[in-house]
Amino acid sequence: MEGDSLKNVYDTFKERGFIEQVTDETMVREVLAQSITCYIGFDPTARSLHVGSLLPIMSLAHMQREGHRPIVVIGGGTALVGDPSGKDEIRPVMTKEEIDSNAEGIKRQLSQFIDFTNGKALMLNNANWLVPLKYIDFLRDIGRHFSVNRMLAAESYRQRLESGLSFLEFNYMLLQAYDFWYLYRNWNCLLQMGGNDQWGNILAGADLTRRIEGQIVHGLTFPLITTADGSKMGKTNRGAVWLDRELTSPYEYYQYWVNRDDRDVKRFLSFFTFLPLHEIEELSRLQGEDLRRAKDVLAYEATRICHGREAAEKARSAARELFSQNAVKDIEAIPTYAMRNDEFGRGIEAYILFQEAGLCRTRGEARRLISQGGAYVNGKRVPSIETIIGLDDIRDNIILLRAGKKSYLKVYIQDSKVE
RNA sequence: GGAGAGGUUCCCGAGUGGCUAAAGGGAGCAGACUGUAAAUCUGCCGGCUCUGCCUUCGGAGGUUCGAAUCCUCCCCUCUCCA
Repeated sequence: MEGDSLKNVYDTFKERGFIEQVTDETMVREVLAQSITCYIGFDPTARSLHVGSLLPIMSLAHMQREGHRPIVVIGGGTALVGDPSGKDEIRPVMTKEEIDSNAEGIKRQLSQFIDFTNGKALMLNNANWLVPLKYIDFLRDIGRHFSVNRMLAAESYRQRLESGLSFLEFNYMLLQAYDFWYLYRNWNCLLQMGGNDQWGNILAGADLTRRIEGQIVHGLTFPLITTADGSKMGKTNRGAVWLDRELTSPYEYYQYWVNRDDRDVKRFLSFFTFLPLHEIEELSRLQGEDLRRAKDVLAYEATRICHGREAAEKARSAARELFSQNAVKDIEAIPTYAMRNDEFGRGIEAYILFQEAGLCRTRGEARRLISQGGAYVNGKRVPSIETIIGLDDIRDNIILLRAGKKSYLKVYIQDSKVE
C-alpha cells in the first residue's frame, strides 16, 4: 500500500477501467507521482447515495490508499441550483433544509469508504463558499472568464438546448468551476474527478483556474456504467440500491451484487472491490455455473466495503441458507417486518400480509403474485388469494414469506404485551 | 409581447364523442427453462372492501344521455418572430 514510486494511482485507475477521459495523460501521471489533493463533488439530492455513485467513491478510496488526500465536496450550494448535465428534465428545486439533512447522511456513509480522521481526507460543503457570493462581484470576477458561445457548444448542455434550459441551471457550470478554483486556492487541489457527465463542468473549472491563477489543474472522468443489458446501474424493482443500510439492507445489497449479469462480473470486480487484478482475472475465468463463485466474491467484497465484515458474513450465510435448502429458520440477516400478536389476531389474508410486510407494493400486486403462483409462506406455495395465514403458520414467532424466486422477508410476531 | 406546436397511465408513444383503464413498445413482476445468470417462451402490468366499485389522459369550469376526445378560461413546455 505504500506504493512509493513503483505504483502510480493513475495506473491502478487505468488497469481497472476507471478512466474515460483525462485532461492530459502524461501530466496527470506526473502530478500523481507526488502526494496531491483531489476532489469529487456529490449532490445531496437524496438522503443517501446509491450504487450509481460507487465508482467515484471507490476512486477516492484508491487515491487515499495510494497516499493522496481526497476532498469530498457535498454540493449543498450547487444543489440549490441543480445540475442540468446529462439530465433531460428540469430538476425540482430543493429546500435548504432538505439538502442539509441529506448532506448529513451522506457524510456518514462516505466514512465507510474513506478515512476522514486526522485530515487524511476532508469533507466540505460548498454552500459555505457559494451562498455568500455577491451577484455583481461574481459576474465581474468569474463570469467574465466564461464564453457563452463555448458553453452552448458543450456536450453537457446539448440535450437540454432541445428541451429547454433555464438560466438558473445554465449557471451551474460556473458554480462548479468556482468550486474547483476555490479548492485549488485554499487546499491546493490539483485534480477533479467525476462521472463522464461532469466532463464539461470539470474542464470549466480547470479553465477558470488557469485563467485566474495561471495554474494548470487537471480533470479525469469515469465511464458511465451501464449493465450488460444496457440499463443504468443500480435500479431494481424497489428503486435504487442505496448505500444506507436503513434503505437497502446489507442482505439486499449483497443480493443485488449476486444477481449481476455474468458479463458484468469481471468489470464489477475491478470497479467495486480492491482485489488484485490477478485474482480477478482468475475468478472471471470461471465458466457457467462456477461463475457464481465469482459473483459470491463480488457480493461479499462489495458488502464488506460498504457495510463491514460482520454484515457481509451475515448476508452471505443468509443467502446460502435460503438458496440451498428450504429450511425455515430465523435467519438473522433477511429483512424483517414486525407485527404484534393482537394485530395478527386469528389470521390475515395472505395478500394483505404480503402487502403490509412490504413484499408487494399494493394489494393488487399481491393478488397477482399469488394468482400467478409466486407467493410462498414458510416455503409452501400460497394456493389461492383466499388463503388465510393463521396461528398455525407461525414457527417460533416467525413466518417466512417469499415472493418469486428470490425475495425473502420474515414476519416476526411479537407478543402484544411486550412493548 | 405576437404566431404556431404541444402537455395521455413508470418512460416513449397511439387515440380526436360511446366498443377506452385507454393501441404498440420499453421498463417492471410472475411462471416455464436454468446457475439466485443471460437469452427465449407464456401470463400479468391504475386502485379497492374485485363477477362489482372508485380514480386517471396539465388545471378549473361548461356542452352532452355519454368526453382523454367538443367549448371557455387558466397554467406549463417547445419552435419561430419581437
